[in-house]
Amino acid sequence: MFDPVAASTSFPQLEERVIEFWRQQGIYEKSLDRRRAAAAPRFVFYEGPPTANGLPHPGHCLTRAIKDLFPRYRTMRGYLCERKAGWDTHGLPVEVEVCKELGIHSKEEIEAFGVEPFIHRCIESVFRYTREWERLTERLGFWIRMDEAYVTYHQSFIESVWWALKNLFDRGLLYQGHKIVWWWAQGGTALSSGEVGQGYREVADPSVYVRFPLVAGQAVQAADGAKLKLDDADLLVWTTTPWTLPSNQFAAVHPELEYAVVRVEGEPRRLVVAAALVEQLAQKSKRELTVDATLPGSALVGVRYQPPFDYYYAKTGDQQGRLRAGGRQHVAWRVVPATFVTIDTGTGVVHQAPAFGEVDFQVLASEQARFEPGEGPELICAVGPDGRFTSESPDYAGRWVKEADKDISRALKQRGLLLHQEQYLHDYPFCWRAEDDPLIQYPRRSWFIRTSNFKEAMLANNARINWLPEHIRDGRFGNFLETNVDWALSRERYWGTPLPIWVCDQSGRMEAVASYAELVAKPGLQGTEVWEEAKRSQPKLSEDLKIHKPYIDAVTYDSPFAAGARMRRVGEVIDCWFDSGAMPFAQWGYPAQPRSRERFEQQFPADFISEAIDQTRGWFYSQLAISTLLFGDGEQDGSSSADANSGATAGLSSSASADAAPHEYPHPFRNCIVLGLMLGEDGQKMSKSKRNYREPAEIFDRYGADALRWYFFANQPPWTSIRYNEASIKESIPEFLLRLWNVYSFFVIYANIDKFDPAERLAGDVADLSSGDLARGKGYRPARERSELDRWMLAELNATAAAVVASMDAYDNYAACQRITAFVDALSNWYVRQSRGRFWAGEITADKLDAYWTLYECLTTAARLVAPFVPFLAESLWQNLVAKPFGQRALESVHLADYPTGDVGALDADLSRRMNLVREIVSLGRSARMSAKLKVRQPLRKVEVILVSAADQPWLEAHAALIAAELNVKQVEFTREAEHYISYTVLPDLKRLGPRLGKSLPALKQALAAADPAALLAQLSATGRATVELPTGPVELDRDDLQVRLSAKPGWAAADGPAAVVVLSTEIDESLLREGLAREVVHAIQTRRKEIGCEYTDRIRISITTDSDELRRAVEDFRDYIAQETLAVDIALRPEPAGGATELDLGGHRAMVAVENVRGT
RNA sequence: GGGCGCAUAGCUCAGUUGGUUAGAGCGCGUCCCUGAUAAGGACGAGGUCCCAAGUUCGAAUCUUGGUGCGCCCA
Repeated sequence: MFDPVAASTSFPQLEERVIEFWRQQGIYEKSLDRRRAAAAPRFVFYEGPPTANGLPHPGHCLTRAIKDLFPRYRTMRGYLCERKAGWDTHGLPVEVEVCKELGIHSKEEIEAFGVEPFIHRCIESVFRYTREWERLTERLGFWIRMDEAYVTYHQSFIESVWWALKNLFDRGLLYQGHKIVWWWAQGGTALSSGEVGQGYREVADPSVYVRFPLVAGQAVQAADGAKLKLDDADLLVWTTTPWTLPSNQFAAVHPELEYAVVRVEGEPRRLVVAAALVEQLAQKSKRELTVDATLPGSALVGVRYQPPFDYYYAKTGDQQGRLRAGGRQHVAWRVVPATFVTIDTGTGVVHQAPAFGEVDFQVLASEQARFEPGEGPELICAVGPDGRFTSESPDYAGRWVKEADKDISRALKQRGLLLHQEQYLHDYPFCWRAEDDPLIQYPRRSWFIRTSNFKEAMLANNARINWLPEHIRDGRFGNFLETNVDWALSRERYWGTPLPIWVCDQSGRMEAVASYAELVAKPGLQGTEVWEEAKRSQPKLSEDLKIHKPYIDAVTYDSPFAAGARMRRVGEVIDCWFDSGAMPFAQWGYPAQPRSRERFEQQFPADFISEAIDQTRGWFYSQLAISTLLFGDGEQDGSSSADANSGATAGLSSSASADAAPHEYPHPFRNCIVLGLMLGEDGQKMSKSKRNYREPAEIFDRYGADALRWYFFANQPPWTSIRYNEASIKESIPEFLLRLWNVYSFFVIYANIDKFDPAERLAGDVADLSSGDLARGKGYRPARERSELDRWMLAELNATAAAVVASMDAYDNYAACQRITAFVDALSNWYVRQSRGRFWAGEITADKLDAYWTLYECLTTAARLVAPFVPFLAESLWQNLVAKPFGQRALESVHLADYPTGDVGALDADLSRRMNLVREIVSLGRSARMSAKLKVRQPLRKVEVILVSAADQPWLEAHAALIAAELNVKQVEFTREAEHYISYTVLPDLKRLGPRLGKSLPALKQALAAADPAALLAQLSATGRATVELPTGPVELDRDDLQVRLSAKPGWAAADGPAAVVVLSTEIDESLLREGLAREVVHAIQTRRKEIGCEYTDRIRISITTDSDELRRAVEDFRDYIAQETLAVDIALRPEPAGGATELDLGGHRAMVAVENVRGT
């Protein structure tokens, strides 16, 4: 016996019980053990570590649901898929959270508070929300080992990162250079892009048009080929930051734009500007400008000019360097090509001060790369970190840059270099904590990883990754790789992995350290006592803090580079994206931890990862970059390094990669589902402050995790960005979960009534109850001996499994869910519906057993099929249908089972097609009834079915009874010659004929429309061909070239579809009318049965009193039918109403009806 | 400002290499079933496939431009 199934189930409660079962029985571990025991191939999954620095919202549920789905699926498919959780714990967000708590903002305030207590608060803060995340993870059914999670602040993890960094350092791939950052000069700190983004305001800045006189004696080639002397010409340069002009190094033009040399009315010197801007410039400056000559921007490249300030020019203006390509060139103050130059505004000639703009800095970097090492331009910067001019620009020394703008403009005007000046409105960032302070872009010393040397390798690696959706590869991600610049690794912050580089305080030489053990083994070690004391006074401090700031900073040792010198750590921590990108090996503490090499090699690369699209430049990139650099097969000769005098002194092997042999691409991940972003119900980004989403915990309590999961998996491909839609979550219950549940409940009700017990009928172990196991069952007949309906259902089951497997192997959960939905619909709305009578039949016949075995097989297989998608529902079914009756003889959980893949031998395409045809005909019949206003309870004499294709007619004729029953008609007739009902239309098969006929296709359409369809069809059926005359000549068409469409002629109760027309006979005679009435009676009695609380099997006694002869006749004629349908032991027609009779309307006839339950008697 | 993506029924979303009448669910309307029953089912109405131009015999689908939205980056 199965446990009775409650009609209305609370899925959330059921899920809680399933979670408890999994937890107590260790099902997840067992699912792995089972694969381990079978030495199964691995399916490798990496968890992208969430930052547990905030509460999870529904968007996180999507990520975690997808991350669960495919590992579960692959496990059932026979792979060993270990899932190790991870937490991303370092970085600015944590610091910000702590600062909020402390009510402080700036680095100064942190220092004043004390780095040590600050770090203690950081580590406490990290796990503030982990419990919530863990709860959500378990409640959602995301199976992942959380008790062995990797944590980015753990010593073992950090040492892995150190190992990687040392590897890069020793290979000369980690160097010091400059990075242009948004700098808060007053606070002395760089701001993250997030912080900068918060502070944009519209302000008016001076906009100046400045002359840069060209060095005399230069000539270029004009557009017409003539030689053009430029002795009397100035570049006209535009900028909105006059204070950067003293630090000018280049002027940029677009090589493909047209430039003009223009004469200014009444002035001796000409101007060089973009040709397209001449007119605009004339208007602005209110001067008459005449174009003397035009030339392409490329012709200007290399032309030298005098910058407006000569602080640097005076010293190095004539300096030249050797070019890599041969020859020599002046290092600075010349025109360079740049494609970012536009003619939207300004002059088309752009002032370049590489110290104060990231784009400008890249120009400098690529210029440096053109020169032999050490001979190119140096970065010049006339401004100090405090935002004031240094003594290098004596005229303005000590002045705050923004204040100097006016004086600079004035000076330029006095010297005749200022052509025009105006105010310019634009958005400019201010400090979010001191809103009067404008930010400036400013160069900071920073550590870089030379990723740009690996651009081609990363692209090659990327090309092999299976991205879903595909466009990520060559779109967003590929483009990002194409424009790769060296990874700015260091952060001047506190809570992060310390950069493991120690520098000699005398020679400045450096070395990297790969582990704490390596560090403490250094000669002359000092400073470890700082940690030891802290630990003594606060014994609860995590050991992992030992290698964090500030403790690690205190550790120094004897320099191997200079006698008596000390090695001290550089102050920086690293970008926390490097942490997470290192997780493929750092999660095992590779290579320092015992057994880590083995673990790493087993679990690299990942077969599957998934995160949302915002990780493109985050985790997706950091993983790919680190993996390519460490485990790829090599770098190329370098494009640029940002700084020629790099700090990489070790200069060891420059081409060797990590100690392991290069891995074949792709790595570290092979398949990646890039999830779309989930928006709130209002179409806005989900945000805590807007409260535009529901807390996940509440979703689980209301609808359950399966409902949420099914909503994610079955409503759209996962990369679509979707709007959170609570109604859709709710809908997945009746739409899918409950529908399957009802079939299950139906089965259990009848199986219990009939004592159909599979465990009794099946001896021995049944494993996961595949059809092979079932075949041993008592009373189990092979499908070929069962009724057609059973064969059909089993064929659908196997076809569904095969299709689902194909989709899931291609990571297409959406298509898989559609197939599953269609299957459950067929099971519920066709198979069970058609089989009701068989289950209700009194005797246990072979046919009835077939029905049980079929439905049982469908349900148990469906449980396995849906298990990765809705693991809770699947488990509930399995527990009652399999685990309960079979006990130890079956698998204790559906999640230990193998995934059904579909038995090819069970497929039957003809049967599937034909059954669909039946369903279509029935649907057309209902439609026709609808339009004729003939309710289904009223029996009709016959329907006529006219098929478009005769191929399936014999089969359909044999199944006329099915159609008759569904449509409540006495007879189904298949009519061939039906011209009086229908008209034919003959249409060309465009897909076939399009390529053949091309332009004459419209003519063919016309000809077919004009032709007599009957004649055409006659010709076709006689000879198999038909000829149509077109203006261009005759065209011969065969059967496949033409499609016949039927449509019902008006005036008939008929409906037409693509495959058939169904025509109803609408005449209703006496006996049909009475039969209809009898069905009305049954309907009414059934309602009464329910009202008086009858059990399914209770017998009743009926008495009816009515004045209607018609009704009495109907009851008499159909007494047996009524009794059978309603389980009546007696039907009395009485002159007087019996006690408890109620007045009913039976098909328009009034009657007093009494129904008495005779259960007890 | 740049890159990438999205725009289809009232709502949430599908739409396979271009092909004839563009689909699903919800909602709405009409009805059916009542031994799966606090469910279930059928049928129907509802669409300038964002706009414009182009390619093509034929465009929701391909190209270009525009508009709106989102993400990432400036």
